[in-house]
Amino acid sequence: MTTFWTPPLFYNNFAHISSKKQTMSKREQILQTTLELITELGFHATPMSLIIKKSEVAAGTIYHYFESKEQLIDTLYNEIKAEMGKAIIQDISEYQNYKDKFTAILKNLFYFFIQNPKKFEFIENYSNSPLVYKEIKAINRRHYQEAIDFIESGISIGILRKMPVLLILNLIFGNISTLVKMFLHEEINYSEELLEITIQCSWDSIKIV
Amino acid sequence: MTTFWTPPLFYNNFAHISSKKQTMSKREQILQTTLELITELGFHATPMSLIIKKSEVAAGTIYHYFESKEQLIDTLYNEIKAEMGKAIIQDISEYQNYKDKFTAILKNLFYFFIQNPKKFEFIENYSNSPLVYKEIKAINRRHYQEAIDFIESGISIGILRKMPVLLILNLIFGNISTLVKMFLHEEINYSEELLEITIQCSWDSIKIV
Amino acid sequence: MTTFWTPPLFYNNFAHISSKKQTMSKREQILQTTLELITELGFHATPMSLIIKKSEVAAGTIYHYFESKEQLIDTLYNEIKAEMGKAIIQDISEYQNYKDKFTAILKNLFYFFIQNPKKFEFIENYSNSPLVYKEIKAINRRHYQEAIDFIESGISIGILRKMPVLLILNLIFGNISTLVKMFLHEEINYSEELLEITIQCSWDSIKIV
Amino acid sequence: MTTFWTPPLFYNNFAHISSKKQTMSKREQILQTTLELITELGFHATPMSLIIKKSEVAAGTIYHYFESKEQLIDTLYNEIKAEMGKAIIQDISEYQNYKDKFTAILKNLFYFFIQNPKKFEFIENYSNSPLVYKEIKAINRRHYQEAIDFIESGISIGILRKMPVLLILNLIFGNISTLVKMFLHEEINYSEELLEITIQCSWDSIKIV
DNA sequence: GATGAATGAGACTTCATTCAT
DNA sequence: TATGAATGAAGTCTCATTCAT
Repeated sequence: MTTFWTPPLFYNNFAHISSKKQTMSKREQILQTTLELITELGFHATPMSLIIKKSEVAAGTIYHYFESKEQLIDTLYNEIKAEMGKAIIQDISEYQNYKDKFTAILKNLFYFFIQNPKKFEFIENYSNSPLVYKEIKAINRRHYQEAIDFIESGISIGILRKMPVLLILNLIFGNISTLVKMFLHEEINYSEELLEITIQCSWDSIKIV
Repeated sequence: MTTFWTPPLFYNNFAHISSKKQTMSKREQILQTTLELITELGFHATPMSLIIKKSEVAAGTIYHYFESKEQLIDTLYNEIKAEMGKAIIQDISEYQNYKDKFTAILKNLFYFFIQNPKKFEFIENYSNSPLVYKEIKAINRRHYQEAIDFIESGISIGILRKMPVLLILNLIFGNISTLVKMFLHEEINYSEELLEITIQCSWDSIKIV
Repeated sequence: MTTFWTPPLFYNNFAHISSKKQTMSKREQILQTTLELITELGFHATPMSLIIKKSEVAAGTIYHYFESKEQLIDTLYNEIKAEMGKAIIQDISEYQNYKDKFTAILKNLFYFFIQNPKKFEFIENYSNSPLVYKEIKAINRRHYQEAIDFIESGISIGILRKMPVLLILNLIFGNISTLVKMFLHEEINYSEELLEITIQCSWDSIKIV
Repeated sequence: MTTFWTPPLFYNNFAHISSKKQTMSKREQILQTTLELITELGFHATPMSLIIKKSEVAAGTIYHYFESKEQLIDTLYNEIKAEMGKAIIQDISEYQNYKDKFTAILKNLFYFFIQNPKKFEFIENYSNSPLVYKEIKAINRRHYQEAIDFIESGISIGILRKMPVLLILNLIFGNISTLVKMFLHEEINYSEELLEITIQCSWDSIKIV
């Protein structure tokens, strides 16, 4: 198994304050609480009144920062997606070899999810939901431009199979999601080895022999 | 491209009657309408009042057949999962060769989704949702026993990589889901060739060289 | 303490069948179940659907015997009041002495309540309720004509205080109700002696010295 | 007839404002309206929608102050019972003679009921109802501690019959209730003389000769 | 007589949002 | 910025009753 890679410590814009809500800005308190409640209870079982109570803010305060409940969810979705986009490409310039870079990206993605399970669940549940508007999804695609370029170059230099770039990206990111979901739902026991295997599966599925 | 396979015409317990709601039982009308509305609008934007109006039944009638809105969703989920389980293994006994069988299963899955896009979306959105209880998911696993056995045999006879069976199943089913999603959301143009390619990717990702 | 009196075994038009609902007529089943549910849960927490289920009859059957839920309650009230009227004067012709007769009537009333606690509670709760119409109450007064006459004669022969007959009747019947209520709600421990005392109190309150 | 006693003007926490709802707090408006409607129509015929309309508040406002319809009723019951407890012992310290004190208490009770007929009816109908929980009734007993002590002292100094204190209290309070009920339901014509007689009956029923 | 699926008005309650302070 | 009492449309669900069988 390769050892060239060490999991980066992703910054977590909420984690450092989750213990001391007092030091959070009201806006951050609201976003953090919303993420927690929505992933635990689902959208329709998370009334604003509950967000208000758990955030320890007044009803009016939420509407000072966010236009509506929907816009609050959209904002949360956007911020997480942006954060995820940054996480994916972290430190990949360190690797010259194409497959090493490929591996690094998938590991970045994996560890971002594992270290932010609530963000993972939120994205899983809302990416395909009618709650998140198409335009918002389109905007978010720009966060993945570097990953798209990376796959495209792999195809043009003859390392990867000739097939739609976005399909490749979705397949391999989907594989990581599948693995993370099984870990988090405890359908298989966590092990770094399974991550290595899954990355190898992903590589084998798109590389040219 | 292989030609040994032709897409089966999956029975669709709702489709043949969607034009003539009069011949449906009240219970079927309600389930069918719920599926349509929930995939279009999402759970929380689909009030019972709307289901009632579109089903052309009285409010009380829904509660004659289903205990609550949640239980209605659960029932829908269960019925679709059972149907999907049957669809997956349809006619696979016709194939002797392991890879042909593998291909047939994935095609069965693909065409079930393509021919029942609303069921696909419903499952995508609710499989990970807090709305569908864990126990219900566990019960549904039995519908996939044959597929599980098939993968297990592939590992034991040395055709497939040694790794957790459920992980393999989720990876390759996930790949088909990814493809279907992109087709349905028109992120790539529909073509049978892309199905063949995706199945090849899936095979390459788990086969032993 | 006087021993001239023994508690009569009041007939109970429901009791003899409560063990074998099969031998009850549907009408009786419904009345019996209604009494049980209404005293236990109250009117507004006893839906027809529950009466239907516990009576083991069909929804339509209730409406074959009773015009509406209100009319069902009224019927129950009337039947119990009539039964109570009969119970009160049972065997009182055996006694010649005025006070003995007085005692017998109050004991009849007491034992009817003690032996039919649900009927007691039902009457307690519905006698003053807007649910039971005034006209119905007026009609029921005829069941107590004999008791009224008895009090009236007591006044005219100079044994009882000169005051409105109905007031006397309500005071002494109220005293028995008070005692029964405390027994049934376990606010004091049951004893025949307390009955004797309460009857003595009642007598002392209206007799002329 | 004794003339040492004049009916006190009981404060009425609602009466002085019933003409000017504007000056009531929303909470008081709701309680006042609920009392009026519930005594007139009964619990099950008094929907929240009617309370809302007559209180001139929004639906949500009721649920800002009260958890549920049941809790609203309980609150009303508690407040009236507390008020009644205070009313009963009003000015009784002015009387030294035991029987005068006894008379004063019963008159206090009588006039509280006569001046607050809706509160009387409400208590009559809900005291034994399954709607009012036992615990709540137990809590309310403390409002009558002074009356209980008074009866107890009467027994220990040999003025009153030796029998359970609570039984005595319930008997004599029950007598007053009986009288009030007959006045309010116009079953006998109102007269102060009948009050005097009834109090005399009550006294004769428990005094030692 | 008896059944029970079906009805639909209306019950209680919630919830996103506002606005005077 | 921040508050929280107040709003009222809309939500889920109940329930007395009907009627074809």
